[in-house]
Amino acid sequence: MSPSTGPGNEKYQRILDAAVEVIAENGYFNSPVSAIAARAGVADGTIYLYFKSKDDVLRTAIDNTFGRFYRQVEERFQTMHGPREQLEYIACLHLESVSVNRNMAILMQTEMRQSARFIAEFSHHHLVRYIQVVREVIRRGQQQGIFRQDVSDGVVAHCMFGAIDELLSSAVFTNRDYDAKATSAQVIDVLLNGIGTDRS
Amino acid sequence: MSPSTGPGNEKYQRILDAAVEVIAENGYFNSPVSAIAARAGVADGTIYLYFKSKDDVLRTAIDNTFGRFYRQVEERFQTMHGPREQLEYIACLHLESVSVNRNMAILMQTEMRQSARFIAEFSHHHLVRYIQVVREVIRRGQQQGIFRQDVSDGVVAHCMFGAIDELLSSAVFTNRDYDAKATSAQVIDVLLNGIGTDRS
DNA sequence: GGTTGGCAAATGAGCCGCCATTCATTACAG
DNA sequence: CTGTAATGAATGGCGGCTCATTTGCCAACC
Repeated sequence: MSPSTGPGNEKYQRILDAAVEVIAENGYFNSPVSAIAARAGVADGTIYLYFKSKDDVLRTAIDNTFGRFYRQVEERFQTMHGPREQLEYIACLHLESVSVNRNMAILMQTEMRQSARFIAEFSHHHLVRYIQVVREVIRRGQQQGIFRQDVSDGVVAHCMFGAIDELLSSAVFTNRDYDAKATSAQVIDVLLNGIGTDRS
Repeated sequence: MSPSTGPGNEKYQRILDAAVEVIAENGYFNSPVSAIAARAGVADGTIYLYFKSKDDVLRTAIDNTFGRFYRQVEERFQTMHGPREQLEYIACLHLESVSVNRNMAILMQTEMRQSARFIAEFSHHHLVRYIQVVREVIRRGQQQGIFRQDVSDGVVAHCMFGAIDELLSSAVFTNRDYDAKATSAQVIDVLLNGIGTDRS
């Protein structure tokens, strides 16, 4: 029913995986389609049977990853309602992404922010959604009196995202690994309790 | 004395500024040397009288900016010794960079993380230095009993950098402006006091 | 079973445009 | 006149994408 060159197809997946690998290693602009094709074990032209363009391959890979992420978050939020726990879950999921698929994590950290118009535009939308989810959790926490109400939910959401994103970058660029659960606990601890020893 | 094509020269500066502008608009890989030359009002070939290569232009621009940043930090640290104040100063300087030179800020957020080997390698070194400075401040604060000692200085330094970096990105990508002093105060407030209403 | 025709999938050489860099030439100052 | 700075057309290589061709498969028919 679905076209044989669609998402179900085995080569379709092979090409996506190969693209993530190659681009993680060399960057988007230094990854000729021919290199991706070679890694996937297909001919250059074959890629264009499955995808519209080189852009399209990268876009699809990123969309899929974000799709999975948000699906997991939504599912877990069904049964986990505490704002603190929800933040910790998001942080943990985010930090775990390195071990789930290191190449994809590299790609996210290195290519997604890039100003190539097509990448920036569509990936911005994913980030906005992330921030929105976190903001809502924080607002709920503020309403419940669990979180301070005198700081902007937006600023806090960006701080949390940025902090985690940076820890991830550093792990990716230095090739070091860490314990996602422990690190996310620490981040959330700092975010909730701060590092000061007195309350001003 | 210094070669007439060196840093003192007026065209040298024009080319650097033009490069920052053009690359901020289109990204490094979508900015032909010819476009930079046109913006600077010189011929394509002229750029190669002042710089070794296209890479070299970008590298120089970034190095200069970081150089200025660290010089300011070092100078201010001569007379400002409180860990809290020092963190706030760094945060503020960092956040102010958008208003000092918006194009340069865009370039930093979009190109510096990129995996093009030459960019990643030399910019990584600048980031490492930033983190080191912050870590030292935090360690001093811990020794003085101003900061908690049960959280890793490294994790906290990355959190702070990441939080600020993300606020900057968001300002840059959404074209919104903010009050650097107020925002940095808020970030440092959250970092020191957290957002929780009870101490666990 | 063997032959054939037809179709979808896959191939990869080649086209074409782009762009970093060079260098023979020109402009200009002193 | 001479040396230095500037020029910009030309070169060479690269790489995204196309498309004429091949491959592999299956059903129909002898």
